[in-house]
Amino acid sequence: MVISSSTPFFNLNVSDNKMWYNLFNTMIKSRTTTLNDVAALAGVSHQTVSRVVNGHPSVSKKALERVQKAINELNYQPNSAARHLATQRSKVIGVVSYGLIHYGPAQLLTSFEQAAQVRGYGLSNVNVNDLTFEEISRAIQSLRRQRVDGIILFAPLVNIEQTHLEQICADLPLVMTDAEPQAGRYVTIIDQFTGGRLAAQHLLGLGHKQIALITGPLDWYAAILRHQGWQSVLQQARIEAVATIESDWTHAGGYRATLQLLESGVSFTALLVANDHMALGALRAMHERGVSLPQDVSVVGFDDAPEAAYLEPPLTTIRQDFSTRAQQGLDQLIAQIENPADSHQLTMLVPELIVRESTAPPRPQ
Amino acid sequence: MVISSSTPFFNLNVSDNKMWYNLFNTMIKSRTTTLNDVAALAGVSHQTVSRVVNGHPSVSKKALERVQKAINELNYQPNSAARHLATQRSKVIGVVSYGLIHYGPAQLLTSFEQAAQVRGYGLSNVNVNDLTFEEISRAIQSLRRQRVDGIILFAPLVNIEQTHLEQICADLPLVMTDAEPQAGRYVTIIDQFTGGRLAAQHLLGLGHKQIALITGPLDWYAAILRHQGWQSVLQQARIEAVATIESDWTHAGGYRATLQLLESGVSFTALLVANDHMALGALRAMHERGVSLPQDVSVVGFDDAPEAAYLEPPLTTIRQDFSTRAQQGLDQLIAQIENPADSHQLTMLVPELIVRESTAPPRPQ
DNA sequence: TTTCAATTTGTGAACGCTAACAAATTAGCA
DNA sequence: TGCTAATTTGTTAGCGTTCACAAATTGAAA
Repeated sequence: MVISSSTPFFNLNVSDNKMWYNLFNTMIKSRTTTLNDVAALAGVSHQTVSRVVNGHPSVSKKALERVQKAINELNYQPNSAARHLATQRSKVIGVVSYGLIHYGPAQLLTSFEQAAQVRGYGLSNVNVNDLTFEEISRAIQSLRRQRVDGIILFAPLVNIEQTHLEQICADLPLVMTDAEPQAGRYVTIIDQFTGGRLAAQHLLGLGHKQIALITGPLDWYAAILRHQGWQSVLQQARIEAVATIESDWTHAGGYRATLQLLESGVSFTALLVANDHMALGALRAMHERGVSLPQDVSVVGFDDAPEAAYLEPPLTTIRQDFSTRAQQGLDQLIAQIENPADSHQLTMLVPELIVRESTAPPRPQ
Repeated sequence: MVISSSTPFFNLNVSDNKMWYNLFNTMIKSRTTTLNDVAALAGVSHQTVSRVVNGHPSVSKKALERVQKAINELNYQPNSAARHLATQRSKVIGVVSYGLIHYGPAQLLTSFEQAAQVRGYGLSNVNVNDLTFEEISRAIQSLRRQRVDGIILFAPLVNIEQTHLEQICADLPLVMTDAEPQAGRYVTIIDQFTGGRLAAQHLLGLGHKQIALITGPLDWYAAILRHQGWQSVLQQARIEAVATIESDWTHAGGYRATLQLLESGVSFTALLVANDHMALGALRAMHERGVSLPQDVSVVGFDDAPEAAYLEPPLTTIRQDFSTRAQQGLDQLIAQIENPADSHQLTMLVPELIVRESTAPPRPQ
């Protein structure tokens, strides 16, 4: 038996257009067509061609047409290195990232990549392995060496002198996305605090009173803010968390933390976990120990990773929109690059609660 | 109660070194120190400085020392754009990627990034959204425009005229990692076929005879090869798969495929799934339908994604080493770039079977 | 010494583009 | 038509490197 889903197969009709011919032409024959080649063909000066390429207004209609024709004919592509050298602008944005193994950061990086591409910028990423001031400075320096036009820092920066980092960046535009939300240039674009609140409110709404917490590493602002969000709701309801464990974002970490929790003998009817990976580990630990979900314990995660809907049971979680987050961060940075005097206001993105089957009212005592 | 794991907190002693001072100095004061600045300070010509920077042999000891001192003093950093312009080499490698939402490709990209950084190359990534010749050509063209020194193609290329792509790349060095393994320049570095065999052999060894298959999208070579690996083992044992479903690598796809399988009424005692994401969806579907694992059905995945060990039950899977794969691919490409006449031999990496709890002998009828 | 080769250094011209200014053209108006 | 102002074009000089060559220095052999 063969059940076959319909994946389209591609059948390219190669003969049908001249595009490939042109492509071909340029790529093979003339290793580099320059402004001058175009100028010669169009019968104008190279400067006029430059104007056309850069959309400068003062060029006559006639010249414009001739140049454009020549550009197409030669399939001219401006040389970015030469441009960079002449303008002192590289059109590349540097990214300092951390923890790309985790779903959130990886997703965010991809989103930045997409967004940058659309906006005509390239992206250069340096991943740091230690969250020390030294490492991050080194990363920034390496990006400076590449002459990036601005820097996005999405390595978390708790306990790191942000002022010093700013000094190192000096005049280089900088956007931070996992830093203390603060007046001035710093930015955290998704409201992790509110996300945390949503999660906690959901549990309280279901009637839970004995709630345990598994946080992310507290040297990430994301972890701190989510935790603070939970706490603020609990405090309002005059409830204290029955336990708090700090873990490391990973499946394994969540697993270990949950075992620790179960073995400590504390009784709880609900568990707030700071991301979905750790929640997955938590589910596993509970299954192993015969805790049934959501009857015995309700679990809320964070991120809405793609697997969340397919866990056992499907996970209630908080969804954040990485793509919009990346776009906003980038727009902000580009604005700073292209108009340094710009103001930095920014709308916070509010995450969304996704209710699935891992949460239910507590079992009546 | 607060159980707190020990996350180190960072406490930077800022006052203790001059490194920061230097850093500082360059970054703020002299927006750009050039070869000439260094030359002036060292009392030599710019060319001598250039020689020192590039490790050219014929420079006297005395000059070398003076120049190096000046370089340190001014914290000189060569301008890569100028270099690029002069040498026609950008020291950037282009990557054409596809399906970065999936664990494998994302992991591979990260590994390439690390590896490139170590080797002094930058990486520029273009992600394609459609697997058409046009899209991929466009991606390659865009990388050409950025004047990359070579291209890594890890978009799958089944049904795409590879010869045409080669022509488009022309003289640009090219490495493909999800292409038909073939004589010449093509490369698939992990032996997906053998991986598939390992998985199937494991099931046969446990005594399974009724085996169903969920493949990846068959426009990926990775999917084809894994499938062929399974089939070759089954054929040797004169067993025919009871069902084959093509799916899309995702959790959701695996879930749907498995439901389809269960509803079709075919009976099977084991399921081979082409990656861990789909396997996760499969587990979910079986749980939902009351199929217990591994008693009723054994499942083997592929990739050894980090969550595999924490699924319900922990997943038997095939581990592949993305990091080494990326390093080898890159070394190969760089060799081609720096010495075009190079031979392209390559050792295939053999993946590894990881046995967990999702597989067991079939229940006696 | 002197001479010639080997070594080390310096010079000028690219690389392909843009910025700033100068020149040429066009248009506008008396 | 002539004169000025506005527009369009062209010219020249960098941007920071490397490359190819020429010049200067050194060293060794005669």
